[in-house]
Amino acid sequence: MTGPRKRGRPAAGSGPDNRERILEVARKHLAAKGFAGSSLRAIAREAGVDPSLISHYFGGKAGLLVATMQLPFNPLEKIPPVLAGDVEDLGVRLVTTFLDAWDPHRDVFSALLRSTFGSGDPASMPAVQMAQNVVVAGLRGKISGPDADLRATLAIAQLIGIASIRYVARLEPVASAPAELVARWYGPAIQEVLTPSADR
Amino acid sequence: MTGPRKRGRPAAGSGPDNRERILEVARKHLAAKGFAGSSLRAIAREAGVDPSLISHYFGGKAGLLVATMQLPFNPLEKIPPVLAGDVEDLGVRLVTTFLDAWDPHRDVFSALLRSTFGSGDPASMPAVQMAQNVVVAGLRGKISGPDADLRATLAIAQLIGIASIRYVARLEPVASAPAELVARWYGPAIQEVLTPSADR
DNA sequence: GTCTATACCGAGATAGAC
DNA sequence: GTCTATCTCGGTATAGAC
Repeated sequence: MTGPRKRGRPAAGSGPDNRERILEVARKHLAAKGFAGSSLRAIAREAGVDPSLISHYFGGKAGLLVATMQLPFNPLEKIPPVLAGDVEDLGVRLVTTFLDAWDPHRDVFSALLRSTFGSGDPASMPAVQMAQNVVVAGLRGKISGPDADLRATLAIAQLIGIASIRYVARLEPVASAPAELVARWYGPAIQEVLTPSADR
Repeated sequence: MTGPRKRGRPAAGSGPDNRERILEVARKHLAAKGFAGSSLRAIAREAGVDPSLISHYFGGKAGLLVATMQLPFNPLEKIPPVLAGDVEDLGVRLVTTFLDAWDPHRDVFSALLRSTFGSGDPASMPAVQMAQNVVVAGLRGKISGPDADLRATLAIAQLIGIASIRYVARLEPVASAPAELVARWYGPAIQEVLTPSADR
């Protein structure tokens, strides 16, 4: 009851850095509590703004999620170079690139994965569809042998796997191990489904 | 507007198979739309009962989720036999047992995974903690070499991976491929992190 | 014990006043 | 740009009918 509102950061006049502060708080909430677990009202309270302002800016809760996921790079651009290289070490290159790209943005990835898994129709999860259409299609062209498409999809499963453990569940020691160390062990495992070491 | 309520299955007198019907509908909703995406009221409507009845029976939405996850077997009992066998083919045994156990209950697993990932604190996800404490601990005793605990956790990541693709996202062809086929390709990949084929 | 009716509170979306 | 109603929906607790 000391002041009407405004908390934590009254400085900088009345400057409209509200938008950025909202995004900061939202990123934190979404990564920590998932999409469903996060409340517009709670985010607004912590950011020191009115709940409706968020809807005003981003067009609702879903829009806030999208705005939160703005990245300094385009995930899709990372794919072709990885596929271009030698097939022998495609596995390590996949994990390495994946981790290098997402490690600095684990909150974003966590929020994305948790949101797609949290609710809605499995068939229409954007992240998964992207994986299906782009990555699997690209991988299938690179590998040969029986059940190529099955094996390509299994490689995706492995990527979703580390992401779940490293970014969402944050199980140690995987969560804080250096990306290079993880790739050294995990890469060969992915390689095994892409280019099996023995006939089956 | 034909009758006051009661739809789809008016038969069997007024018997109190309501409890079972609620669970059926709930399983379907939870698997298809996740925990947050499912609504008690919608489930009640489809089951032809009053929303409060669900809370009355199961003590709320969370209780309904728990009741939904009753299984004809205890997941923990499956672990020791798998670990007991030969280390050489631990990988295939892991996937095979995992898929054989959960394939008949993919709706349950989907609901469980989606619920734990959907909201709440990552650190306190029961399913993940179970994986951490029981499986990782067991695996670590079986394998040797550097980074044993890291590699054990990576094996868990792989299991979460297929479960996500096969049960939640339901990507083809992994979703409907026979478990035996999946295990044939995926098992060796898990084996690679447990007992690497080369020094690293 | 089984079930319904009602009311309460929090949440997101929207319209409109200042 | 900011804030105040207000609407609707969803989960929950309570009372009480059968």
